[in-house]
Amino acid sequence: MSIGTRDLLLKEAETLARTRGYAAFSYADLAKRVGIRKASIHHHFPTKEGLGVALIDGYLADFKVALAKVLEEESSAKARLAIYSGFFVDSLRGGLMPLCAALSAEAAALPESMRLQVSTFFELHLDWLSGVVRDGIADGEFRADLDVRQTATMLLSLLEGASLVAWALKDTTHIEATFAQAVACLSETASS
Amino acid sequence: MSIGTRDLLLKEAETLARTRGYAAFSYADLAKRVGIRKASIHHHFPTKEGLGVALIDGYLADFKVALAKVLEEESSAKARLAIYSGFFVDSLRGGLMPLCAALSAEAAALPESMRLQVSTFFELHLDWLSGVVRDGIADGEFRADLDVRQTATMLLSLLEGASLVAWALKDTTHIEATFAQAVACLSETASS
DNA sequence: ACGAGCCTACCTAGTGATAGGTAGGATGCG
DNA sequence: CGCATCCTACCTATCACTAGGTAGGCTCGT
Repeated sequence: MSIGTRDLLLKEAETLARTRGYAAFSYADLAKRVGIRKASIHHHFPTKEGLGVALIDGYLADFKVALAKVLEEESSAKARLAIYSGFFVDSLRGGLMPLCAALSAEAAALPESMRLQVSTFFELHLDWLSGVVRDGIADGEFRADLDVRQTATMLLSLLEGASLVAWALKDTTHIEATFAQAVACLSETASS
Repeated sequence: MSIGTRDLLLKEAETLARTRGYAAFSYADLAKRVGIRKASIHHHFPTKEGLGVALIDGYLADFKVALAKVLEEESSAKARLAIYSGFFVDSLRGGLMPLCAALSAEAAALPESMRLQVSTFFELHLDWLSGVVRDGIADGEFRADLDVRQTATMLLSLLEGASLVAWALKDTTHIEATFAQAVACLSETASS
């Protein structure tokens, strides 16, 4: 069985969604990529919405694991954020947008269930980032006057947005430095 | 004539593209909103790609005018950036994503001509922001050690990304503060 | 008379989804 | 064991519907 058709479908659907968006890929596209007939997809995923939901579920679960691992392996806030930004940069270099950036751009046309998951995804990231920032402040790595949640929002927004811009301009060489600049700001002493 | 069907089509197409994305709105949707038949749209815009191009053209032209006006009316870099961020926040409160954020999310499925325009749009903004940052440094408003282009990229990315996240979470109350925090960073003295 | 603007009616090529069938492996039972 | 039954995974063929686009005709202001 090795990989399994279902997983293959999810994997290919993910790359399609992360390059074209959800509305702009079809069961026909997916079937061609995986090498089965269109109707056979319905055996694994009766509806496209179901496929979409499973897609985000997997993406979210993978991220949860990865984020937990970062907390485990790195104790410095700056190092944690560097690895975090690496997730975005790596997949972007592989030609993939962040899934939830792609999806939230067409949120109004998305099934309710998927919209909800996108929110959940962002909340998860904001919570994780908030934790990292909080610890960073406690350790003295970051300035004490930072609003934790606001800083987390800034970091997430910056990475999502930078992915978008870099993707459109086909230039992935400057993201890391851009993000690093923002992180550096967090550790400087306020002038006022 | 008052407004003109063509302009009405462009206006409604814009709101559709900025909520659903380009792929996920149809001539049928557009026709219903404007109150004419589907086929009549083809009189004004023979192809959807043509409509898309005209759409971005108008959006880009409007922004060009608005950005020039900001330079004219405000001389402080911080004030200029505040108004700039206001453009994003205002349209977001009106329920609209930044057009090019929505479009670049589905870039791989976009006609080449539109993809090119999206790049042009981002370049325009980066150039404008670079100018503002440069002036801000020259005036002593911002730190002298800033990389101008990199800072411009950061500001643009932050606003595009923040729009995305705020849109997905349906929470537009914190963007201004988030952006202001980033701008504040630019004027503080470096610790190292 | 002419053309801009809009219409009805239609086209082809898709869309996601369904019906019904086939091949092969697992399971249960006398 | 043999045999029936079920299940998974895929197939072909088709559904109703929508996509963007076309052809040709009506109406109205100039």
